Amino acid sequence: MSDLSFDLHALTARLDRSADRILHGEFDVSYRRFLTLLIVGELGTATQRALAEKMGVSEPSVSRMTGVLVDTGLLAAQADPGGGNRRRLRLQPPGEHLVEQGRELLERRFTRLVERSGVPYDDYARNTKLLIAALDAKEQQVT
Amino acid sequence: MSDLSFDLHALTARLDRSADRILHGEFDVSYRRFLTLLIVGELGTATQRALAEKMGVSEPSVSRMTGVLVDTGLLAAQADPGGGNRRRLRLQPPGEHLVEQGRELLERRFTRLVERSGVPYDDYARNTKLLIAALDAKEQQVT
DNA sequence: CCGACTAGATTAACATGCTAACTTAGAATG
DNA sequence: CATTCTAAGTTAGCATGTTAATCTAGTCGG
Repeated sequence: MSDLSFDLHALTARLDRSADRILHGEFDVSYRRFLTLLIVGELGTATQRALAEKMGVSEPSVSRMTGVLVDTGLLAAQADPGGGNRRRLRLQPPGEHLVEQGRELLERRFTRLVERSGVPYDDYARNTKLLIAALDAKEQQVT
Repeated sequence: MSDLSFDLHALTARLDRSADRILHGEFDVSYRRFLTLLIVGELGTATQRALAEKMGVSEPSVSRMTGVLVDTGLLAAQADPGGGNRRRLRLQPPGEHLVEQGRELLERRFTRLVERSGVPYDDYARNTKLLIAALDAKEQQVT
């Protein structure tokens, strides 16, 4: 037993730390904050609930996270004109720049890492998705 | 770009949550506490520093974690007879049982998950290790 | 024998995850 | 119109991760 689940943990923990160091060094922002902004950018205008769903994180987490991002001026949150108790999230210009530059930097580094490792990217990526799908299917079944 | 690094995150986060649910349900213990005990078991008698190194976690984390595990009677920590400011960690009988039973349960479930997913275990495990190695090599180089 | 060094552990303060419980803004219904 | 339902968000309190600073137990050189 090569303890795959432990190694997966180790791998993502290290990827996190690596991304965190890079982002802190270059842009003085944490990986989780960066990722939040990146996903808001991808969603266009998002509610916090949608953001939580997409990030796979609880709504209170998103609530606190968006709070600090609004405070730092990277993100805007306004009452949704569509009504209801919703907040519409949108990147502010500094947030857009951050996402653009950070994404490029991280993708470049990550691509180089995978190349150096000799792991076949597409293969590994496909298997990762398969595992996620199997896990999701199981959860549904349990529920 | 299939966003492998994001998917890896998603996968481990879900694996965590799944393991956490199982362990809480069966043994009323969190995954991180269980994992700490498991590794103490593997190390035999370990210092906290060795445990932190093995788990890939900071020493203060281990200090707090061992504190609660000692409080719950799963773990014993005594001054190392070898001298120095060391604490020798050892599983208590309830901790040993927990590790034994929890490991079996989790391994069985995880193996079934991988089978269901259709992912070739050895292949994926090897690639995971390759990525970790590449990441470690890079860190050394940067340092 | 005493002051300084080393290794290991702890404390303080913070970031971010979670669940449970509560609040808020509109919508729906009598 | 007032009551009540629903969806979305927030608050409170905890678990666990981090770094920086401090404490502690032996060791070693003068």
